[in-house]
Amino acid sequence: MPDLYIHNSYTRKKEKFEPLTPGHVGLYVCGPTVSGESHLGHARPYITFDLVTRYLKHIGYKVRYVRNITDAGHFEEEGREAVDKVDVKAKLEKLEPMELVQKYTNLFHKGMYLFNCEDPTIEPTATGHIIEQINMIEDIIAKGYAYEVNGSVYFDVKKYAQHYPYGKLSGRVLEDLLETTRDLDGQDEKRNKVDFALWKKAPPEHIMRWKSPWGEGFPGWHIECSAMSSKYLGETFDIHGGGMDLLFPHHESEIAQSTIAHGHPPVRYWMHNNMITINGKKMGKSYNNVIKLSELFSGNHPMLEQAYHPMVIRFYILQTHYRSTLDFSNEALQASEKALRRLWEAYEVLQKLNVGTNSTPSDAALDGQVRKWCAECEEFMCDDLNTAKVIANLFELAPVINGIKGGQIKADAISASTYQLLKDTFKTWLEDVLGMKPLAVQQSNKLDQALQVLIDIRKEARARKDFATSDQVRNKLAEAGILLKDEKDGSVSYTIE
RNA sequence: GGUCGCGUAGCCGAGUGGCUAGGCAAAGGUCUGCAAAACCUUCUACAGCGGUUCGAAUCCGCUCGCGACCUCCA
Repeated sequence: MPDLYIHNSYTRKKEKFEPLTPGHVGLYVCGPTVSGESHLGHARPYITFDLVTRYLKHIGYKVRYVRNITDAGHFEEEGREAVDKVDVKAKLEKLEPMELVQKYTNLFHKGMYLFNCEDPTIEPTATGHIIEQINMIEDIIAKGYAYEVNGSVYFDVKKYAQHYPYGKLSGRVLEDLLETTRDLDGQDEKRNKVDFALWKKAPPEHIMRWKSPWGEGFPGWHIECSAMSSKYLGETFDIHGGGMDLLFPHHESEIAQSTIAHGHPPVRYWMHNNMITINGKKMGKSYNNVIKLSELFSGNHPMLEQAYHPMVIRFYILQTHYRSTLDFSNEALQASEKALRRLWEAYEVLQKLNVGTNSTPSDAALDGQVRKWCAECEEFMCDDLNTAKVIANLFELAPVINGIKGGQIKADAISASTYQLLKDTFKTWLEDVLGMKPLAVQQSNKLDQALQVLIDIRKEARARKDFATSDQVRNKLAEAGILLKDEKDGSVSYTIE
């Protein structure tokens, strides 16, 4: 097992990863709030941490990957805000939170499937863990770090900060936070404005509510992750991931809650992915600049010049290091699409390549270079998951593959074992770890046979030098999105867009 | 205002103090009936100004510009 180094947001340093339990990794990632449809920005953490689990598994770990569904809170159907939720009499006219949650959970899962993100091993819901959350809050109250006011419970941050390094994760200083002048809901109930809610009393119009020792209400914003991560991964676990925007207050609060409840910090390695920006600004609801996943896949959005395949989005995200911002543009996405096509075609060529069984390469320099490029992929991933460099190396290898096929490079230039290494490298990195899949749909046998008929007709026309007919076949097919390619050896291949 | 981060060739994006990723686009060439693809070649950048150093895009300082968080936020 190679040594993996990851950037720990808590220490702001690259650290060697060592799991609590040898051979096993506990990973918790903040999942979606299913009150609306996921957008491009949401895709980044899920693709990033899919990569993390894939890589951990690749190097031999058994991973328990917990990603929650936040389905509790103040939910409203989009465009339905105006409806008076209390006065509507008919049952079916009323906003039913579960219906909303179901709808967006399904959409989220569909998106994850299209992105080829593997399922988390446990996907707990906040509503399914109300008891655990209440228990944890009671525990924190009992330990003297939370107080109840008027049916709500708040965490006493000021007291916590006297004994623990509050703000270390997000680089926050308590005094600065106390100075911030901002009026928030429930401010007057709190002892200090920095205190955060563990439990909120539900106002009459609030549609989601549960009984608790403090009356009817709903859990605070941060407690679910603490309750569920400790339940499934233990009081201390290996990796906690999420977007950088969750550093404060979400993750900072998680640390505080868990530290009091369990007597020690919950997480050994914090990992945060950077944001996706659009025109330099973070993509987010509050900026009114989101592109939803369904819009991305359909191209149905004023900012989109075309539809983008989920694999193109995935590739585009992985072409950048996860801790850098990534700026959206049609140009960038189109470049990714072409790049991925090229790489994937090289991979397909590689699998059909006819190479000799020579044990010694005729071009030792090239053979050595290929072996180096292949071997480096592992080093790059070990260094804080540098997918950009892995992809760059695959692009270095592509001309070698295409060159052998095209005859510019002799078939025996690399040894049989190097050829096998090349195949393994593409399979391992492009498919297994980066999680790429072909863009083209699988063709049916019948379509293939039909195309062969057309290809034969064209072939015969070309043989008679009847180029008008041959070009007509090719051009008409091209119009339909089927591209014919005359190969060097006289065969004809096709790609379907 | 506070905290943190960023500024790399036409565009997107890696990056170690010296060996000048990669992709897309562009130009030229090889191949081809013509295409397309592929292959080869070319385009040598690091916001500005100082400093440290034999040597800095990479370290330090200042200036300018941008962003994130401080409020739900991936």
